[in-house]
Amino acid sequence: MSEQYDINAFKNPLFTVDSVLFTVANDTLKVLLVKRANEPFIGKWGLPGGFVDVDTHHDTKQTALTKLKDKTSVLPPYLEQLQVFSGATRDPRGFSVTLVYFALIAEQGVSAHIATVDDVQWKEVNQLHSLSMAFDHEMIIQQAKARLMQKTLYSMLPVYCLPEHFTIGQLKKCIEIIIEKPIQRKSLIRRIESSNMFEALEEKVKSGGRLAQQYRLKDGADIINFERNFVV
Amino acid sequence: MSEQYDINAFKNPLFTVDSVLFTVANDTLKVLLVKRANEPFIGKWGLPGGFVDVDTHHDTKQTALTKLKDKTSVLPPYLEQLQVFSGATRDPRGFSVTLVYFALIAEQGVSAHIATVDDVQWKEVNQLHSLSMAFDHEMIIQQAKARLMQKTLYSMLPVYCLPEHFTIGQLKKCIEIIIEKPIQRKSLIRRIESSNMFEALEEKVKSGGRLAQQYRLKDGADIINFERNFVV
DNA sequence: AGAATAGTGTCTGTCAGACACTATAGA
DNA sequence: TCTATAGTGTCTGACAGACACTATTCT
Repeated sequence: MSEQYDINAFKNPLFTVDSVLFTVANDTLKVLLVKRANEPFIGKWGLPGGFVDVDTHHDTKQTALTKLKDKTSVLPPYLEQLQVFSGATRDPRGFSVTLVYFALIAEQGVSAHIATVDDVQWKEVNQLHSLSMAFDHEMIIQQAKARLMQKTLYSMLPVYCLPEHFTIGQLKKCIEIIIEKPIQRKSLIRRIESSNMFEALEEKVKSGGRLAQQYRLKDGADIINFERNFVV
Repeated sequence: MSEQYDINAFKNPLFTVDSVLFTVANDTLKVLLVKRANEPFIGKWGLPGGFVDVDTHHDTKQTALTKLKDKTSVLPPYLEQLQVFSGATRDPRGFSVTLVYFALIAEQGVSAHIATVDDVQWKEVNQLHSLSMAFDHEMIIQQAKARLMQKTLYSMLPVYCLPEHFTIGQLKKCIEIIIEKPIQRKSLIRRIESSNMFEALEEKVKSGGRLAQQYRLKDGADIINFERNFVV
């Protein structure tokens, strides 16, 4: 039986926690990248993350949030596990295991902060290939994007890429950027109403035409899953 | 920056790989458990798994499969990542990270093997509470069950709990045991036909009434996801 | 014949797509 | 008035649920 009490009986794999933080800005899907200050892949762009501090962190989620806060100065409103990526050859230092989280945030609060540093940037997800990224991080981001696209077909997840107050037009555009296809405004309205997740605000807002109704996620509202996908 | 080249600069968390292997037998959902031979929780039932062997394993999937093969003598036809469970207090030895896989198999081949040993058994998922299991493994199994139930609403995953050749009646029963609700036979037939994943076999088989058509997964067929859930 | 299971035909209900139509703000 | 965007009304289409009906096998 392989589970020994002696904690050092086995060579442990290298374990890290990384995050794929997405936002939607300038009509494109963007991901937060960090220029690596250490080997391996020093100077290349990679995902924000690092080692668990086993003395102060409660769990790996805290690790992910801590590393993201280091880079952005704020905590993302949505964070879930994506997947573990592992292998004997994906890190030159040896067998490595990376737990990847997948997070969403509105661009507004973050961009002010990262404008002050030069090792953290939003990069367009569809333009990563020209970057030659660290490790297998480009592949990881593509997997995260696929998950985001899929979830967007049956949930309102993209609201976390918008400011707290948003209009149907903004949400529609955000969804269309993520799934790379147009949806019917009417279908979105039906979902907003039937989900019961949102509340309409008093004030309406300018939009280039008729004033638009603003909405916000109700306090404590869960993201519900619809039983059908958008089928565009 | 926290990523140092020196592999020993940080205390690594304890990293293990465990699997939740489900099957459907005797009209209930069962999970494969192992009686622990070592501390901690020696003598308690827990999930099959253990440490990665970084010198011989290619990745963590191989770790999961190797440990399962040790216990069952066969490889499960379906295996996917469930989730990582981590924390400073879930293992008395210190901060631990467990990558949990979620697997399905037909009972037939496994039971012959595990009948010869007394530290591996199928246990009913709905009866685990009386066992007082190791670690947080009972909670992990409930999460895996929830994922299996959810996926069963929009995919044909439960075919992996059946032998290679199966009838619609068997699949229907298997699905109903997993989701704990009846479904319409007609709805299942529509899915079998529209998915194009299965082929009808020549020979029909006795079933207590009219002979039943047998099906099998086509070679290399992917499990497709339907765009609507069963809505029972 | 009767019970049991397999399989079909077909109507209803729900919700997404499509798209015309109305409403309202700014230039 | 013209354009742009917001929002409504309503028809169609896809597919799940419901359930009656037929088919086939065994006792």
